[in-house]
Amino acid sequence: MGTILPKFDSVFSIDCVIFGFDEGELKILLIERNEEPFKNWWALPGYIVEQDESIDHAAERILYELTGLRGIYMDQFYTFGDVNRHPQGRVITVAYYAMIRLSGSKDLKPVSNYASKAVWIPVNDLPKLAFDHEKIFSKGFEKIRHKISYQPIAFELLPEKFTLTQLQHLYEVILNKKLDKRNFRKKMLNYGILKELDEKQKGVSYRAAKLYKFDKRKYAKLFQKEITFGK
Amino acid sequence: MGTILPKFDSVFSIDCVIFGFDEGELKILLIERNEEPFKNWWALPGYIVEQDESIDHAAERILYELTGLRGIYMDQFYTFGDVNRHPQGRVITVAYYAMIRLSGSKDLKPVSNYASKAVWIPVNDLPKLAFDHEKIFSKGFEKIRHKISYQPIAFELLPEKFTLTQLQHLYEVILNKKLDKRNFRKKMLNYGILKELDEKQKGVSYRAAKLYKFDKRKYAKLFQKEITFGK
DNA sequence: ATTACTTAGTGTAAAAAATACACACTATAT
DNA sequence: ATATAGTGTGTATTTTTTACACTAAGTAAT
Repeated sequence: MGTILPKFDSVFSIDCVIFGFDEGELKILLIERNEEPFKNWWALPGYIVEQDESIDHAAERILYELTGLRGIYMDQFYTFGDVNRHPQGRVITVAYYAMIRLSGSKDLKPVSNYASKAVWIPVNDLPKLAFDHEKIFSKGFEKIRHKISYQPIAFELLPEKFTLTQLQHLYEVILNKKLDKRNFRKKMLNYGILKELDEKQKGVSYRAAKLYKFDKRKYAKLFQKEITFGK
Repeated sequence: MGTILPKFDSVFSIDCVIFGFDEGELKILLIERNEEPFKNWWALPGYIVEQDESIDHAAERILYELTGLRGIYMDQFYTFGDVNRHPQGRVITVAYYAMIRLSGSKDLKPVSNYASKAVWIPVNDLPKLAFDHEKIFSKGFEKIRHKISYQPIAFELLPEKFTLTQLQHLYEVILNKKLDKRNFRKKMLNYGILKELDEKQKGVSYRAAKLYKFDKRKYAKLFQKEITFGK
């Protein structure tokens, strides 16, 4: 940071905690910054909000530029506004989390070059982050951990068709605790928001499991039937 | 709004949904604006964030200027950033809720004069509000309704010493549903976060009820023992 | 002192939900 | 044919939630 940097006044920015579930691990997308300040540091994807775009739109745009994906599940979770959180001026940042289906494919197509690279990193293995991004990540992680216990957001991270074991693993990883297989299945199937398919897992060297889909319609009908998990 | 107004660039502001519980009703504090835009409209208390103060600080300051109170329970809940939410320019507002013990006294001492008046109004009887403040209020109300079911925030609205019936009424008002008296008491006392006092209600023309206090210590010990109410 | 009034305070039984727990089945690979 | 690895299933126990109604205590009026 040896160079002299321009000062600026108030700016809004967006930072995103983008979750993905891959190879049994919960990961987030980090970028390596190629600009001062914090050049070469890892950071959450984020950028300035334009004059004529809403913050929700800015969040979607940033996600798109980085992954080439649209229509992703995103939710605003907190706004960070300490005076000195940015060394160059007053930047208040609105944080969003997003959930992406990695589904093995993993082939994101960044549409911008504002970062030298973007990499999926397991949440249990994060490097030091720029600015107050560690704080932002922690709060975001806490939020989804809380939310997963009463809203069906886990499905956003799984492929469209998944096995109950995959679903259980995901819950276990996010809640950071073991769950009982029989009880998990009983409960999950009881909500009536899963649709059993006539299809089985493929390419495994053991008995293939049944595949399920999240049934949005049924869920919408039950509407605010909140889900309870993790106690 | 007939006058021509100055334009400005990006600004952060804070808006507060300040809850109070009085005479069995849940109320919020509204101000009547005495400046354009929306002159003479009712609005949530709010103001611009200064260059050198954090957003949390700004929220506390605004609350202080309006009520003369400090150290009040406040929590940030959402940030509103639509492009045209403010007619004069781009204003992104961070919304907080606060909870105030009205305790009969009700004698707030406004320290500023930025509003022509400030009045407590029952949440079921709100007038039209300026800007997108109705949306902000709704989201804030939704948040405390959700939060009250797993965190002991209700106590912030009651006098230090309260009866179980008062506590139950407050839950009923916020959750907008009747609760069973015996079950409510059983559950509430079971958490072990209430301290029974050697004191009784005074000045009532019927059998006086026992007074209780919220026991912060015990709660802190149980730490994240979350509370469940309203199902 | 009696009475009427109003709210406080209490227990139990039934239903529902959560938990703990273990083994046989099935597909594949060798 | 055998080993391997994960799938899929049921029951008994405990805990939590729900439904429900009367007596006790204090005040006010007569």
